[in-house]
Amino acid sequence: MAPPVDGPSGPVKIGDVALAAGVSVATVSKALNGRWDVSAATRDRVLETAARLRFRPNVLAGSLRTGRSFSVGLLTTDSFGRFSIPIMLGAEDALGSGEVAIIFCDTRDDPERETRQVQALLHRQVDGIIVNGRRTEARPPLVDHRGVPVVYAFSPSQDPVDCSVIADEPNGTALAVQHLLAGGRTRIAHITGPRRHRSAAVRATSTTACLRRAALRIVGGTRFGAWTEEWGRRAIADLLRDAPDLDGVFCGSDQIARGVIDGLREAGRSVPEDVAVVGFDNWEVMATATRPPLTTIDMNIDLIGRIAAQLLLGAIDLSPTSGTTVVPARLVVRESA
Amino acid sequence: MAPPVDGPSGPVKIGDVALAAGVSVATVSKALNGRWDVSAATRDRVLETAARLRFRPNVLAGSLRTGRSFSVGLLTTDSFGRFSIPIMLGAEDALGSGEVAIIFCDTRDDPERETRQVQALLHRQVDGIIVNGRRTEARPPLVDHRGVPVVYAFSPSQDPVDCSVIADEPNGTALAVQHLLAGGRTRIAHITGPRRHRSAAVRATSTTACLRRAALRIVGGTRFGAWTEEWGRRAIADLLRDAPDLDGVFCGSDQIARGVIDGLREAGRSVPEDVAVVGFDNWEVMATATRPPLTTIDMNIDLIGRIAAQLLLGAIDLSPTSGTTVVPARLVVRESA
DNA sequence: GTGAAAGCGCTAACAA
DNA sequence: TTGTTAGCGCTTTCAC
Repeated sequence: MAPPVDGPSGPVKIGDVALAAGVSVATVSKALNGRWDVSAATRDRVLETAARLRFRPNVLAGSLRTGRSFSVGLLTTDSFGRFSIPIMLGAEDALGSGEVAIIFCDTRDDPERETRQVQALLHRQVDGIIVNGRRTEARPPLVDHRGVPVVYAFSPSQDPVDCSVIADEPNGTALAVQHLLAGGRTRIAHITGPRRHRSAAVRATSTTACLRRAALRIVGGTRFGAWTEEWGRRAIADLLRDAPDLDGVFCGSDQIARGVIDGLREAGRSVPEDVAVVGFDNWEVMATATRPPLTTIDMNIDLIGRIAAQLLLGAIDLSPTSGTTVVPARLVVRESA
Repeated sequence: MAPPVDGPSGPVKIGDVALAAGVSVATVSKALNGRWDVSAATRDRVLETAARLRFRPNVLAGSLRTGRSFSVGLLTTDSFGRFSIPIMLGAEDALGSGEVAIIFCDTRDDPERETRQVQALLHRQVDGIIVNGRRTEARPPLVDHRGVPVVYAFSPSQDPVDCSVIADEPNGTALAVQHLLAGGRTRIAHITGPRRHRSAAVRATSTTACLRRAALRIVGGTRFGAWTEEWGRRAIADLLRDAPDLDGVFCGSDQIARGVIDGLREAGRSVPEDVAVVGFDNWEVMATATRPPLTTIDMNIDLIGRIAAQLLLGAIDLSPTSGTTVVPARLVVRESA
């Protein structure tokens, strides 16, 4: 393979500028980097020449010198993009949108592939790695990352000493339940995902705790199932039979909430008049398509990405952070509650 | 900032291996790269030493030498991920999952930001750039990319000479309509997005053409509107009034199709018995949540990404491709038609 | 105030 | 078969 050409003789380098400006490469370098030990006249001439020749410094050369590549890897298991995209956008902002490059790697949930990708990133001398997954379960830490700083975003590391940034699910749950309570609801049900999913378990526990503080309990008990609309419909149908007087439902996900809302409508209950519904995720496409639009919890995933990137920059800068940072959620009020 | 450390004295380099193996750096290089001019004994010793020291070649050094960075930029306007993620996954495969790094850049739909990001990618000596958008409208070509190969994926370049890889929407439309016809439907409606969107216009035109070949016309005429469920519901309600005998609907998107299916159910028509419905996009989360699950068209976006990456590699390798490559769509049969 | 030279890690001529 | 050397583009002492 040949390098891409840029003109008659390839990309213009510092030597070309030096030649054209009639000075040495050292002087050009100084002028370009705004050092004091160049005369104003020379500096101006060099700058003007560089601009005219459209000179672009070769980042790679600097990287070789300094050992810093100004790039970080984003390693994700979320090939769907629901979580990895917001993380990436948040990180991109924190990394100065281009100053530090983000190298995207999808592990396809394959540990071997993940290991290979980590190695490839290390070969490339990335300055750091952000690890992301689509579940809130803690994941095994990266092995063999050779001292390169790592921050876990959304999916924390199993090692509590590692730097992880996660969503505050209890806080999100509290916001949801308090919103229902503030709306005067007292017979609140909870429909959520599989019992074995940490997210479902955590949100259920928090729901129970919040309600207990108001001297209430989950009407009909937590309904564990799947993260699907279909489950939402089935569960609400069951609940309406078991507890026909319920007036609020907190759902473990927006998809479940959508099923619940459809189920309620089909059962002749109006939302939010008869029953208020709150979801979880603020998955726009879902939350705005429900009838009525869904009040839900946003985990601020882009903020998680931004903070992860900031902590990573800190660690690269020799101020490593240890332990877990918890990012608060926020309530997004629409019309369902 | 300091480089990340790797051991007592930083990352192990080729010189360390040479020292430990008692040979010169050149010999190590040769052994590592499997050249013939090293004795088997030396080669084995070097390899063993390198492994023991866990030596990793510094990609940056090679890049500086060869002028190739083994990285490509992925510039996208799709901050939602619907299109950029499949493109990225396809490209990742074609690029040897790690061999060639993908640097992700989101333009946030801001042309100035885009320009800055292109410049940043060029500073980094990327070997090529993949440009992606979320619309099928042709977009202005990248300015000032300095001879670095560019491939447009999904959103083609306005310059027909540029290398673009796009979805075959007429073909997708034909698959959908033919599927409806093959199912014995003859009174077929078409509900789609805004008239000014190229996708909507193209799909509508193709639908008309396909039906004409069967001596049919679009029942009720094409209904242009929005890419939303709400529009799907409203449009089907109108159509059922204007053309109560319709027996098939081809929708311009899965979201519209979902609205249509909901509308039909609420109007007491069963899908697919009374009315068959076909969508467009194969957006899994949408297509599998409809009742019944949606038969739809998949534009093979990951394949577009893969082909774009292959063409880019070709161009980097001095075999540039000019013009537009059209990637066929495929029909995904579920239960709605 | 300016420039010559060394060096970042690696490979490819060329010499031994 | 092995080693010496130069050089990729840039910055940075250190002389001048």
